[in-house]
Amino acid sequence: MNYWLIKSEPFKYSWEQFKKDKKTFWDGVRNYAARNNLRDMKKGDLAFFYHSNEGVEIVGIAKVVKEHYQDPTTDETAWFAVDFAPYKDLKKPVSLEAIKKEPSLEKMDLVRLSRLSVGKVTQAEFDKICLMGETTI
DNA sequence: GCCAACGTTGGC
DNA sequence: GCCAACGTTGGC
Repeated sequence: MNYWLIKSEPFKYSWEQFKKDKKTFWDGVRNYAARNNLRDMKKGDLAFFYHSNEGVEIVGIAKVVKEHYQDPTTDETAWFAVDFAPYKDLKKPVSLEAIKKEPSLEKMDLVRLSRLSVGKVTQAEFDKICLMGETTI
């Protein structure tokens, strides 16, 4: 089991919309580091859903329901899409500010590589954020 | 709206 | 294969 973090601007695609849709596919990634993370996701893996620009906080947890396949928005075979379903709301959203204040989380991809749209999350980081979000899996 | 960080591109 | 220029992302 691996853990991830996916970013979305709520303006484009929010957690609320995601819950309504019940399922979405993550496409349009055009960055090799993010692409590699998509490629490494396995069915059943969990990913934090992060709102960038507005909110700037982790609002929920999504689950990988379909592993990577050819990104339907391009003919280039280099790019992948992954399907997610909503898994759980965070009882309390965890803000970037709170994450930055927490020494055990300062090495997160989210903090170090702020521009990366799909980042890795370690087991320890995952547990810690669930705790901060008052959410149990 | 500004700016820092970083990835990508292209000239040499 | 280096590196400057440029574009994009995202926090503030």
